[in-house]
Amino acid sequence: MDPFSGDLPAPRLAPEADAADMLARKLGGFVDLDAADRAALERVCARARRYAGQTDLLRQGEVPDAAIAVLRGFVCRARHRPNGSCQILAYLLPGDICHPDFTDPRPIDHVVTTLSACLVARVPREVFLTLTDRHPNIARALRIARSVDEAVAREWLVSVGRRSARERLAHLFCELAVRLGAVGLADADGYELPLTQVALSDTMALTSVHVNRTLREMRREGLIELKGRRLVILDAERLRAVAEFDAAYLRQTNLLGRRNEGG
Amino acid sequence: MDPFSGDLPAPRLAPEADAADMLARKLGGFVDLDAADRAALERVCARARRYAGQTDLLRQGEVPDAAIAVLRGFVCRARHRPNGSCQILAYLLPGDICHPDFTDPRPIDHVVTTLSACLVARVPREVFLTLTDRHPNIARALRIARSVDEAVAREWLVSVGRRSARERLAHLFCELAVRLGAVGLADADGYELPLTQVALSDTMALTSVHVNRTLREMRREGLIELKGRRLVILDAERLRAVAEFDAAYLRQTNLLGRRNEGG
DNA sequence: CGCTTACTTGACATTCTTCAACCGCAGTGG
DNA sequence: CCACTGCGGTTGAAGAATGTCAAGTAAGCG
Repeated sequence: MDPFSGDLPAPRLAPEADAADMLARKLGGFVDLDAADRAALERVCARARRYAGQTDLLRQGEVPDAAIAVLRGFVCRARHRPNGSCQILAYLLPGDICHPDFTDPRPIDHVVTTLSACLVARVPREVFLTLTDRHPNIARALRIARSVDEAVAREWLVSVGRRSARERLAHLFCELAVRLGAVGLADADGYELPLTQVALSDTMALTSVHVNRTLREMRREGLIELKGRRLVILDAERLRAVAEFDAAYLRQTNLLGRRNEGG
Repeated sequence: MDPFSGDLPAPRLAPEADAADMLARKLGGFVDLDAADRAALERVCARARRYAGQTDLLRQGEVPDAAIAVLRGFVCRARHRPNGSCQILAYLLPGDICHPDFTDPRPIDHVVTTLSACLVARVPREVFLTLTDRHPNIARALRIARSVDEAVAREWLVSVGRRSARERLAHLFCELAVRLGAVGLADADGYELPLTQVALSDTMALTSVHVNRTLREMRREGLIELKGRRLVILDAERLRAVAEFDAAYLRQTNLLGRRNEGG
């Protein structure tokens, strides 16, 4: 039994499952969506396009004129420093929507980049505003999602600031287990993690060399295994203990809604 | 000329100035506020209460039922780890308002604590919702303020993750110069900084010993001086260069509104 | 099959932490 | 008035975690 999913079994879905309902899966974890909400979200997904890894979706200094909905693959917000070092600021996973406050005219201070091959829907400002205007459930879910994103960012700051390399990676792997599990992209064993060690190091503020050594150590301890592009969690309980991980900050509040999704 | 204030001279106001218009000063930097907006904000301030340093305003696990407006002193969001270490997640400065999304029922994952003696107004949920409902300018300003808070958090993640101790402190001092300047609490020389070295270390993820040594070094270089509870910026240009500081992410977009405030 | 990218490992360097001691000052109570 | 106490700051010596540099291996891909 996957110890990250709380009381409910995660819906077992192949990663290749149709990406069109990713948004509904994610937002449905926060609020009850009706048929019209779901249909509207699927219409948004019809705009989806494929992008290769390492593709900029938003560049620094741009004033964004569209929301970005991720349907497949890993996207990130990142900051590049003049000296070449890079800090990843957030992951946008399938189901996540990057929606700037369109009333704020300031250009963004970071880039939004694909970390792997992705399926992404750009939702023009007007379409997005219409969507949230006509679908208060969706608007409310997006507000909650934003709070969760902020909580994740706080957790990353704690990790980068105060946790050891081992703890950081363990915490990140726990976080991803829950977030991916919430949209059906994780199973009891682990999940697809299409990230290079360099990306992991830019995320948790380490060097790729040190990430490599730390992963080796964690593998040796029987905590995890990361090969190919799949993370296998060998001892979830211990991993969670190492990370001091408490999923409360990520918890889907609308468990009922998720249960109904299967039927 | 204070190089942090951009084109406009910062309003020179004594720190003892009446705290009642702090909210208007801060929010007026984002949008134009009319007389009714300002009056409503001052009414909120009438609730203000004094708190000693190291006082918890919100405890971890609570579901907040009030917004928190800071009128004087430094407040922070912080996370305490089981092992005793602590990471400060954000500063709430005079004019800042901590307003949870009241539709989100999850308990908060961190504490909100005063770092110094403070003047703080708690604004009950209903009062707050009425305020934003009746004053769309204020609601819009709060949305922008939240985006700025997120940008600050991103910047802290970059600092903690990728900048050296010197760079971190330099960047923090630059950030505070701009944020405090925006509400009239900084002058060309520097500003009141009522923080211990321990608080600085918990902010920038260092030890207080290392903060001490780094400050000594920065003093020796003629960058800054921190004594009593006042930070003196000796060489703003160089400080900014050390920090790679670009104030764009903090910029008050409503410069016109700020200029009018003086008259 | 050769190229490129990611991963792996070793030796060494550096930044920052830990531990411990001491100073100075402000408040406090006898 | 003065000893006592506690907190914040300061400094030194030693150590641990992580970074840097460099080289080599494995694996995917045209």
